[in-house]
Amino acid sequence: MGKRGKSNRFNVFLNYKLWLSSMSGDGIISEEVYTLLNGIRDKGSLKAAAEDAGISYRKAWGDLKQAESLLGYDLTEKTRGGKKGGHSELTPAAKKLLEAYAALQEKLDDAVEEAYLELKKKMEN
Amino acid sequence: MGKRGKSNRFNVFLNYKLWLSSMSGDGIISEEVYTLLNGIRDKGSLKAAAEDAGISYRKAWGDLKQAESLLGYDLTEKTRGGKKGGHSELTPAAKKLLEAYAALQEKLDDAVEEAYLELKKKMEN
DNA sequence: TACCGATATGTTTATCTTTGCATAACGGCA
DNA sequence: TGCCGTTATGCAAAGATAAACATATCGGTA
Repeated sequence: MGKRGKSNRFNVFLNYKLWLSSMSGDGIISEEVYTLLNGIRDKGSLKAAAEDAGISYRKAWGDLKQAESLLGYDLTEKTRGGKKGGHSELTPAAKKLLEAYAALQEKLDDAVEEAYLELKKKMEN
Repeated sequence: MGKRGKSNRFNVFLNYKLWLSSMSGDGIISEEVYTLLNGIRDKGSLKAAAEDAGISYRKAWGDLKQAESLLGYDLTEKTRGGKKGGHSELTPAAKKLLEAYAALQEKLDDAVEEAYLELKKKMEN
């Protein structure tokens, strides 16, 4: 290794979190909701989606409800009873949101990675 | 207004939060620390910086300590006693970090703004 | 019609975070 | 030397957040 060794390595990671909120900033749609929606699409059930996401059904249900109320339209269509006890599925609006959000995330992941490298470079000089 | 009115306005804001962490993700340097450092630079005191930031001195002190331990070097030089009771100031490393972080934030603010507009456009179609 | 499993929702517990309080050390200055 | 205001730090109290628990509802199916 070079003259200055590795003593000034910047061994820290840059993380970020995204969320959508009302203008007043109270109600939010976190990445968790995005995860839940993906789970519902795959499993057809909010219960299963919550388990996959590692959160309680109670919270998953509340988060989803809040997200829908914030957007002003439904993200899921849910039924109770029936053959399998009930099920949930995404509305077209939710599918659109998932797509748009995925694109956004990819773009921001790149931007953050780039910004991180620049920060690191500056800090290691 | 046009034929389709404003019924599908996407009236939600995109927010984000940044932080630096160890690889294991435990210790963190949040934007709050960045704010504290700015306050210390301006006021010369952690106490004043904490008040300006609207958090307790206890927390400010703990956060700062954690940040320093995570980075492995000091961000502040602090003295007790003396004419004004004591004071704190930034180390050169902290000044460098502040500069780098400010640039990073500006860059990411732009990226987020841009991503938000794209998301909005997609959701309003 | 009784049962099953998922949605729906209020209530209580537990966990995590932040504040608040107490106390000590420090070093100029009156 | 006693006072002041700030740093330094442990510990208890308060607040916020999530999990757990308890029911109720619903609609196929055995």
